Amino acid sequence: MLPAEQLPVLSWSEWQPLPAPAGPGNAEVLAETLDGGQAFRWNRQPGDVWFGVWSGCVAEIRLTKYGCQWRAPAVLRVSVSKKIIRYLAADQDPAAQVDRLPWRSDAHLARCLQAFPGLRILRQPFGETLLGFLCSATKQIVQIKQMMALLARRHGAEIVPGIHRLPTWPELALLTEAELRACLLGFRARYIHQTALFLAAHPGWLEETEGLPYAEAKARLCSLPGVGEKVADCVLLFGAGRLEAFPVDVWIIRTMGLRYGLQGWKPAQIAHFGRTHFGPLAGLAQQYLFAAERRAKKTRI
DNA sequence: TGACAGGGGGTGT
DNA sequence: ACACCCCCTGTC
Repeated sequence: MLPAEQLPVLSWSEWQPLPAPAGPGNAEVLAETLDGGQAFRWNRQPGDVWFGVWSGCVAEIRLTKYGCQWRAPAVLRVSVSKKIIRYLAADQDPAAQVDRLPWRSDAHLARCLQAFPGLRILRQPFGETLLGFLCSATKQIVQIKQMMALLARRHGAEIVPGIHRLPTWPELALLTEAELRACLLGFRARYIHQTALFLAAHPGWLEETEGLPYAEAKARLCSLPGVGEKVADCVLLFGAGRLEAFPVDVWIIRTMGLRYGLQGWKPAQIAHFGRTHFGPLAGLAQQYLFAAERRAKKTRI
């Protein structure tokens, strides 16, 4: 990612309040929302300002004592203002959703909800979310962000001077596997290349998938090379607003083992337990458990 | 400051 | 169960 001082000077709009029912309660929650594994194109600038890019949008976000604020490059102000609410799921009422989780009968969940007030699930562009999580296998956030940054800089259209969007799937289909490998993708390059060719051969397939019921959408995603259950659930949760999706990764396996006594359970068993125990908003619960477990690991608890 | 293991938010066979 | 691919991180 380009350091701020190397970015061409941009003319920014004024800071605008984000009309959110209940925004991130503190800086850590904002960081966890934007840079906690849902999205891979947000970077912290000096002064706790977050700089991010999604589809054709560029924005900065900060937390003040008056609440969450955003601004965009002046030329993008109108288009970003129309899209940022949906992207940040600020049109949802997270407090009401959280209240529907079984925290009354689950003390650990209650602690996690309290520990990250205002944490929310983003509503990212579907195609970009698929790309990001196709890159995520056995990679940590910082490495995935490097891949995304390289893909954007080398193969994505320039939105404003010096800032590029990610390549779209039709654009990815024009790249060779070698060009993808050069973006640090490793064995993931083949998955992305083959997925791009498939999508190019099936126009509308991705858009149709986004609109299907959860189970059908997940099955279709899982038919793509490099997409298994975990990746499919992440794409549906973070890129399609399907809060029933319950991605089971090593962090959730760890949490369910440590906090719920499910040591030795297989991922499919944990997925079943999670859907049953947490209900139709299991994915929201998952994000709180995930954030809490990452914090626990950082502080060696 | 630099080399060297070790391991990594998963999928496919 | 293990390969896939190779970058990051911690450590010496």
